[in-house]
Amino acid sequence: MDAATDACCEPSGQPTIDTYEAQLRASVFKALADPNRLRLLSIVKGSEGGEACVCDLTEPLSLGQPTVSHHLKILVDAGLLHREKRGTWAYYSLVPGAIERTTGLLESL
Amino acid sequence: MDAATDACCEPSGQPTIDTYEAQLRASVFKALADPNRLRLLSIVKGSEGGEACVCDLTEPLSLGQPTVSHHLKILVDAGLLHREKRGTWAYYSLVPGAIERTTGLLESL
DNA sequence: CAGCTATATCGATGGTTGTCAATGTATGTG
DNA sequence: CACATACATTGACAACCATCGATATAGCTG
Repeated sequence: MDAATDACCEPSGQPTIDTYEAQLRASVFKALADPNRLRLLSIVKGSEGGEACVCDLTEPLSLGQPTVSHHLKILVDAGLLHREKRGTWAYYSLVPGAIERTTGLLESL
Repeated sequence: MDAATDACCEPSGQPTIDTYEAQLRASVFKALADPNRLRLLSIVKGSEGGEACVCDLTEPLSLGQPTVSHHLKILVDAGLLHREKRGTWAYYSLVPGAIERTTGLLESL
């Protein structure tokens, strides 16, 4: 055993994220890892009353309605958007505190 | 034109992210959208001196060396990690302010 | 120079994902 | 009931991605 190998591998000084926590956090960032989904969040956030229905969202994204519904479902499953059905329409809005909770996932790495 | 269609589509009250900005931001979140890369960031952040070489990282992740190098390259390209070659080893460290800059990408949606 | 070590790159492969067309479901309207 | 509208779901397909084995590169050591 020479000095070269010893110089490399030292024990870490701080606790790190375990595998399970990493999977949980990655699933949220996976929902954010698509430009169209980021635009969806942005448009919903900027809409009147803080909510928007699917018909508001298909045109600015230049995407088909099934694709937009698919992206919205991913954002809902990630806990970022809230879905409320009123009559024929489905209104999507930001989950309160979701953005702050997500930034916490980064700062506490 | 009846009232039902009017009730749906109203103009947005706030400016939103354009397509280009969405792509830029999504590329950063794409780098974060993998559990092993999150653990890499966590381990590097928690290492002595704030830096770690590849040989420190392959074992805790249970991944092959080429795979770890691949993930590290993605994190460097995203502007999250800094790479410094010293002798035979490559030392990776967090780019100062990178985490804060990334949380800003979310808060300013 | 020969050999070893740490790291990067390449090629292949199985799995995931974004998108669309088609269809299903539910709600409102005549 | 028949029809239209808003949205969700399904199936298919091309593009992308995480991983590995093999190989290449670069620095150190004898």
